[in-house]
Order: sequence, then structure tokens, then C-alpha cells
Amino acid sequence: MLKITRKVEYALIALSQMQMKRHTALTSVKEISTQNDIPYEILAKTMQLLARADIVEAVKGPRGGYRLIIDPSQIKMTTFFEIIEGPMGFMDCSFDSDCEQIQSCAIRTPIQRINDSIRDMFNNISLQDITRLS
Amino acid sequence: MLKITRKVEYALIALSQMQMKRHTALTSVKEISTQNDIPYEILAKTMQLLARADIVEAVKGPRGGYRLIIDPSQIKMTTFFEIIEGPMGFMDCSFDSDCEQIQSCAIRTPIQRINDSIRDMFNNISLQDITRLS
DNA sequence: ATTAATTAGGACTATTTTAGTCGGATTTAA
DNA sequence: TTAAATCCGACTAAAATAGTCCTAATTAAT
Repeated sequence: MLKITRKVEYALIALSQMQMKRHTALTSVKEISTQNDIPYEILAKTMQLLARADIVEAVKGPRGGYRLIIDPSQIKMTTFFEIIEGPMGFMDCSFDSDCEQIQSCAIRTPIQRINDSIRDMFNNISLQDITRLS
Repeated sequence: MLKITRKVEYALIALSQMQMKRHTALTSVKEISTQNDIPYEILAKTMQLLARADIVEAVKGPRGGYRLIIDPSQIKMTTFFEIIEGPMGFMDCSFDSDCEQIQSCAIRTPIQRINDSIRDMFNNISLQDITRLS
């Protein structure tokens, strides 16, 4: 529980690495995957998610790759997680939405408190806070 | 990702419910499981974990059950999670401990930052904060 | 034009984690 | 003695995550 996934890890590796370059420079999936020993296909798909979300820009063809096109300080970690993992699991109610016991359910508020705590925290942490060098 | 597990949920349901009673009163697994439609066996095991950790006290035999024996404001949520889930997954490094790339690993610090953020937060939230009524 | 390097993306399998079940043992109030 | 409760290990099922495979589209370099 409360564990970040590999896809998030891989994305953070990639972005950290891209942040170290000139912001116009391109970084290919191959480059990142070999240097960090990350499965090429998974990283490729993860980068595609970031491209669709306009976090990075893709340049196709030989010598192509990705470059950052946003300021990482402007992206909240909640947003980042959602780009990679889809709608945040921790905000879902664990019971089905047609749950019959909504009245007597003793857990709803406690779970909401936990979820709210996590979400509030990551709403106040930017991608920059996580990937910056120092 | 970042989702709390059923076992944690069930434990919170149980504890919330116990907190509503006189603190000497006993609550059985059957009572909690039927009232909240929780699988009996799973809840039973979860309560056993809480008993081993001296969060609750078990009274065996007919009319037995569990009662809270600690002040929920004295238990940090990190501790609570560890009682139920074992050592916190989010503090583990995702790479094997014999990872050869520890020098070049670009992600170690970012992951630590996320883990530290989560841990710090839950070190500062008590069980009472989560299960209290108001 | 052709080739090779790159991104794009769907379908699939494997692995790990989580959830749940089963069978029995121990304790103890009635 | 019985029945209701906790205790506990071994097992199965389901879901989530991780990883693989294959093919298409784009484009710089030759």
C-alpha cells in the first residue's frame, strides 16, 4: 500500500535526466532505458503518456526524442500521478457506487480523511520539488 | 497506487465502531462483520493483528470480543499501517538492495522525497485523527 | 527512393500483491 | 458438555502491476 509504481518511477527518472540538459535538447527512450536499465517498451509507453499530456514534446524520426515543454514547478504531483496512472485510486470509494450501506457505513469518513490528507499533500508538491537536483 | 487496502479499511471500521462504545465494552468480530458486511475471516485476522500489537485486548469464549486498550491519539498512522500491512512498502527502495547502479541511479532521491513526504505526513496524523466522530 | 532510427500504440502474458476461503485448534461462559 | 468466541496456518481467487511482442507511422540521413 502507498507505494509508487514503476511507471511513475520511470517517468521521474526520465524527467530528472531531461532536466539536466539544455531545455531544447532531445532525449530518446533508448538513451534513458539503457542508461538506467529500464525496460524499453514500458518507458516508451510512459513517455507517450507524458507527450499526450503535453508535459514533453515528441520529435519523431532518427535523432528524435523528447524534450520538456512545461515548467516542472507548474505541475502538481497529483496531476502528474493522474497522467501516468489514470484517475487517482486513492480518491475512489472502495465500495461500489451502488453500495446499499451508505447510511450505516462507518468507514466512509475515515477513508475520506486519509484520501484527503494524501491528496492535499500532493496538491502542494510540484514535479519540480521531486525532480530538482538539490 | 497510493490506495489504502481493505485490511486497513476493515480495521478502521472496527476501531471506529469500538470507539463509540464504553471503553470497557466488548465487540465481537461477528458483530462488526455482519453489521458492515465485511468477510468474517479477514476481519478476524485483522483484529488478531491489532491484538498482537496491543491496540486491542482479546477476551475469548462466549460473550467475548475485543476492546480498545490504547488511546488512539497516541498511535501514529505510520505505526498503524505497519501493524496491519507490515513494514511500509513505500519506504523500500524499488530496486534490489544489491542494485549495481546505485551510483548512477537518477531516481533514488526523487523516490525518497516522495516516500519521505508520505511518511512525514502519516507520522503527524494519529489514529484518533482518522477515526474520531466529528 | 531507401534505409534506419525513432515515436505510437494495441494485444497479449507473467508476476506480484491483495483479497478471500477453509479447516481446524484453543479458551471459556453458560 | 456445549456453543461462542478468539487464534492461526495453509490454501485459492481475483485484481493490479509489470513486462513482452508485434506492427505502424514518421523522418533524417544517405
